[in-house]
Amino acid sequence: MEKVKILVVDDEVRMRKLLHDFLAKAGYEVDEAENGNQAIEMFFSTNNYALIILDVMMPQMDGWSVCREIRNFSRIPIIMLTAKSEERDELLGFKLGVDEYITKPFSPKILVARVQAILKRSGKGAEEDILSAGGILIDKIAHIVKIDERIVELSYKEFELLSYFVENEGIALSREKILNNVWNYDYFGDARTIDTHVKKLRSKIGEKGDLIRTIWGMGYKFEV
Amino acid sequence: MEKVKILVVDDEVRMRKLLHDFLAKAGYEVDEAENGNQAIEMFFSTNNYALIILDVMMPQMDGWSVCREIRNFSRIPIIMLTAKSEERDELLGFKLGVDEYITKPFSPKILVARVQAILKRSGKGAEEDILSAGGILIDKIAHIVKIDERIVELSYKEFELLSYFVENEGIALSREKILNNVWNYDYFGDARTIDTHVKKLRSKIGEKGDLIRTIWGMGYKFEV
DNA sequence: CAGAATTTTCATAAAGTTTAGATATAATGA
DNA sequence: TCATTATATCTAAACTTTATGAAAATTCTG
Repeated sequence: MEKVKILVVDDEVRMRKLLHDFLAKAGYEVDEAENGNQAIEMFFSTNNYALIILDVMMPQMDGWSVCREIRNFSRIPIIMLTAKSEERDELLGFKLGVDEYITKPFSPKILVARVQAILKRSGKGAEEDILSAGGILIDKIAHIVKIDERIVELSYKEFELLSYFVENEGIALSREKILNNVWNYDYFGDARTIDTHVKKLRSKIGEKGDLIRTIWGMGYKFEV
Repeated sequence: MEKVKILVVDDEVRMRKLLHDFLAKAGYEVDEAENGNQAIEMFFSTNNYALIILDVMMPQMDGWSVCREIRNFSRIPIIMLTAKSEERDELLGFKLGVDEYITKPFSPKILVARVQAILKRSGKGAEEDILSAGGILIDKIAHIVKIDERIVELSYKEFELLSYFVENEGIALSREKILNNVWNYDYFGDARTIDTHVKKLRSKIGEKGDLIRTIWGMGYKFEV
């Protein structure tokens, strides 16, 4: 099957690479544009993108303008990237038909989840809303984790971490990798912090805690 | 099953997109016309629309004229869009057989609710007028909320918010999402305002307030 | 237009989460 | 076995998010 193509528009190389990386890992084909004009040009010449990710804040032509321009000709899904500090003009976005906002800094996990959700809505690609493995059931919609029919209360990070484990069942994950996926990309703290989270997670999910194996000198693996 | 088709007539692209978006999300198929002539043309050539949404204020041929024209040949449900400042000629509307008015700016929730209500009346599509969950009974028609047979007085927003929660029972809702559905599209204030409404709602519905759960770092969820 | 009700904002308190650091424990290899 | 290295655990501090109350702004009503 052909890969779904996504166009990433941002003036900062780093951010483009970052997005490119994350999306490529999730199985998408990614093109980059470094400014509005280039984006529009690429959009109209290629025109088989399934989705566009657009930074609001760009020199010359900002994200809104690009969005407006594209919206004149297409209903392609658009995700806007906004910095936390930026005024987030929802009204404008709505009028322009923005499908989703993502606030920087974001975690790869969230980014990919949003993209998948939108593409699913528009009939392309699919992603399960309910994960399940080894008697652990994760309902992303209700934001609930159940073990043998009993609800387990998890914090936000714990929930993200557990779902990351379950999504990668049977795969050994380095702390590095976990950090790079579950934490926001601007986190530069200690990788040891994962140990603490794993510990809490293990204790909260009781005997199922054993499913999160320690791989000595390497990281962790969730395995049934 | 085939989707129900709606024709949206407005001279402003943005407003068309906005309506298109909201209605598409609610599962309708939407066509757009940017002026009266085009609308009439589309109506007569396609002629399988279930409903027409018509902006009153349009250059050249205004909404009333379009309405009159269409009414000569069809009893198709018509919703008129009026700006708040505009004179809303109820009498004229009555004579022309306008089914409903929606004042701009509106909330997605209201828009969809009105459309559904009309289509239901004319036998297409269905939507419950009475919601009920966990001992909370919401009568949308009477605009009344009852808890254990006792009527609870809620303000407009509180009512809308509660019904949105109940309609989405068991689903975790971000503030973002709530704002985008319950508030008018021109609201771009603080998402924290939801906290205040939730607080009031909780206190007004007494012990049932516990059914509105806080999901830390995420939003709220109504759950029985 | 005045008064009432509602909605929104703001400041602060309260609650909950995440992280760093210290120490204990366990695994590994010579 | 011992030295070394990595992980587990615990605690408290730092940080975020949410709850709350009250004031300000807005909208509704008569």
